[in-house]
Amino acid sequence: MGKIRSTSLEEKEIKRTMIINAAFELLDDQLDKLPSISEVAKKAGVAKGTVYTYFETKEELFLSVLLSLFHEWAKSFQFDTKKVEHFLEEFVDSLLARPVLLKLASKAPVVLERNVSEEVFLKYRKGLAKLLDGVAEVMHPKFEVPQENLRKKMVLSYNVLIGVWQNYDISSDLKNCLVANNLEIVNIDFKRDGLAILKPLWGLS
Amino acid sequence: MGKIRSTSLEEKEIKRTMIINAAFELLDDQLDKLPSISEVAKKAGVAKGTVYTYFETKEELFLSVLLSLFHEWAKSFQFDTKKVEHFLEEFVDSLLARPVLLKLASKAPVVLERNVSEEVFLKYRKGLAKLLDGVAEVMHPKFEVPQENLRKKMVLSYNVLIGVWQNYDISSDLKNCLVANNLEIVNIDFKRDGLAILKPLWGLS
Amino acid sequence: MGKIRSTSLEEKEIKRTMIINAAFELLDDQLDKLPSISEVAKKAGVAKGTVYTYFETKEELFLSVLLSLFHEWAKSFQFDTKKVEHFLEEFVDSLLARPVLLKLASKAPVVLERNVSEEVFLKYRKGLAKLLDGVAEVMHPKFEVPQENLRKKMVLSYNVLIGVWQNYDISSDLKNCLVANNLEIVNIDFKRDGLAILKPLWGLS
Amino acid sequence: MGKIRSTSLEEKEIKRTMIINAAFELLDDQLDKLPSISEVAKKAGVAKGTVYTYFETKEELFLSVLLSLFHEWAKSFQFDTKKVEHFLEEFVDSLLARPVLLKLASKAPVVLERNVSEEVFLKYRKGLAKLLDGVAEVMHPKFEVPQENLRKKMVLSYNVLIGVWQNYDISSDLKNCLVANNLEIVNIDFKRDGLAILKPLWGLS
DNA sequence: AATGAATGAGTTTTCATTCAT
DNA sequence: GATGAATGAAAACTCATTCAT
Repeated sequence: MGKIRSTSLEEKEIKRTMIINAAFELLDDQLDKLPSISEVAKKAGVAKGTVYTYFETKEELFLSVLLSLFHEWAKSFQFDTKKVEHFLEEFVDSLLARPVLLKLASKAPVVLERNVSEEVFLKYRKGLAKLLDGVAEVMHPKFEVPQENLRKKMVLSYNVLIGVWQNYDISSDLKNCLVANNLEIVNIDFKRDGLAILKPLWGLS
Repeated sequence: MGKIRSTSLEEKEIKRTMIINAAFELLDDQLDKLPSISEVAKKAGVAKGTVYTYFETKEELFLSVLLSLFHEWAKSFQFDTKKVEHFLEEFVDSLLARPVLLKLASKAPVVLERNVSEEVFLKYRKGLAKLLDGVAEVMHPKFEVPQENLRKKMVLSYNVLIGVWQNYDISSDLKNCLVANNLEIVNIDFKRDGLAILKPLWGLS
Repeated sequence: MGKIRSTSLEEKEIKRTMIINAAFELLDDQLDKLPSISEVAKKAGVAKGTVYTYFETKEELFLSVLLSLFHEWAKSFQFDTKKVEHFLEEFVDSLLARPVLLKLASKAPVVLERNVSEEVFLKYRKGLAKLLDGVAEVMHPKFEVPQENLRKKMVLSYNVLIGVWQNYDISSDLKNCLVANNLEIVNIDFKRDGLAILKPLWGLS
Repeated sequence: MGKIRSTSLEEKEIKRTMIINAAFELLDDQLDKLPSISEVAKKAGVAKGTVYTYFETKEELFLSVLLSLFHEWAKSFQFDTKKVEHFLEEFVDSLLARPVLLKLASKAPVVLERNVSEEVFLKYRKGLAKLLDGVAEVMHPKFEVPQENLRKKMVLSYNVLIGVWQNYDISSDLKNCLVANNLEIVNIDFKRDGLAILKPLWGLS
């Protein structure tokens, strides 16, 4: 119960990160529902009110979690291929490995961006744009494609994968149920179907 | 106050439809939130409990609304073109004209399919599959493409548009905010960007 | 935990009254703070949600308590004097004997009437008006004063006593403190000071 | 960021006044709710903790605001009439022109005096007594009335006006609602009704 | 003296669902 | 079949106050 005060900017940043991490872990445990602020505070070892000194609203907290996942994702990117095909695979795989990111990202426009100041909204969207731009910047010389072109494709691809994820992310019970009932056609596979859409978009057969 | 009993199957079907219509109208009025069962019952002129004799859960009700919208959508389709391009435009336009459908459809896997029996889940997915299949069946001779091929493309296209919709459906205030901040790149336009993805998928340049 | 359903209008009225009584008792125990809905529900032996099927908001509940106190007050009135002086004494004494009424009445315009529908607001004010009017109607022949005149005096007198109560209703510790510090002048006595204002208003020396 | 220490007594008094003024302005903007200490601190340009070095509790702060309003009110008084009637009008008008004073004064016994030390309570009541006494002292030779008599009348009049204010201070919407529903009788007018009570109290017809 | 991070109790209201009538 | 009274979990957010720095 001892209060630890974060006086310096640095310390505050650390505590902020602690809260974000706590939220992430909770999300990772139970993907289908945003944890309550109470749970997050408990996990982070702070009082409920403290969460609100670092984040305006619940939504801002989770948008911040998402932003931090975006940063981590960006850093993880390998930029060592000249083949678009490999690049797309990495794109898909790296997202598939980050279900929390996909989950939050698909909630972002519908849920998270609602109860948030314009400032926070912009911060998030700028982060997203910068991330996609960053990739475009590195890859365009390799692919010998105009950068602007690539930026747009990055954005579209991102949107595609969010959409595909929606329908992919159902319980394995329900997946089996689809197969058992001859409904393979509406049983989405994230990688297979994601690539099936992205490849033609990127000019691959 | 007066209780009207629906004894015949026909009468029951009518009452069921009344409830679905009431739910649709409420949704149309206020897109950003599922109406409560209370509101639906009131609008339909029945008691809350009655809704539960026709629908297992709230989720089943809205999945049924969605299914009914799918049926209406399917019927509205004009199948009088041989050009894929026209077809895709119709696809996109017809969805854009049905925001309630898009809204519910994007909620379906994440929210609606959760609290529902396997039976209801299957009924919904079968309806969706049948609808997409139906289109595929009519179009494949016109496009001179194997039907199986077309079915798959329909499913993928549907997923794409759901994804694009997610990011398109934000308040006009926020859209303006994006433009004002030079973030046009992450400002999605449903038709433009939807077609930009669908066209290559369907083999158009 | 057993649920008892109040189906008939009569039964509902009884349950409504039970909740009002529970709220009154809580108020009587602790005058300085409105009890929470949780407490009221517990005391009344119903679930929290049940309170909200009988009252729109917390404010409506307490306005209803007040209205019920007004009714009881009105009924308690003895109208057997022809002397204004006696009448005023009864007026003052009967209020002094009803601290919960005074407390709620002084909260009414400032707190209770805020979060309430116009309908509920009117119901309360009509009840108050009717009560004061009722007294005026009975007394005007006795006092040989025009009724309209009397009605107005009733309203003014009521306002006076609410004001006097405000300053009278402090803890006895604080009262002693005033006396000990030679501040008798701002130490209000409800009956003495109330009558000192009312008497001239009603034409007594 | 920069901390400015108020070492001398004078400097402290200035800072204290700054906080009181900030609280007043906030109150003037939004009469229906006491501003939070956070808001006051922000407006005064000091830290939250600083407010607590000048005032024991929130209640003391607002009691101090009230006291300062009383002082200003007393100073504003014109003592240039020998007619009680004029004096009463000035009394009523000067209060009507000070809604923040009336608001706080009516909150004083019920809310503000609660969470406050005896010392602060006394300071406030003494201030109030002195103010009313001051007026009595100046006026009694003019009115040719014993001073003690006048003091008492001042106190009673003050209480009356606080009571009248309670019921007068409702939104104009609700006022209109009363008129529209033939409830003019319970629609209080501060000046008219205040004077109707004060005049007989002061021996005017 | 001044700061502002941390606390955590406290409360209204909503609403899906049940089930006695 | 229809009703609607009853349930009670659930949760975000506020804010006066403290106290380490």
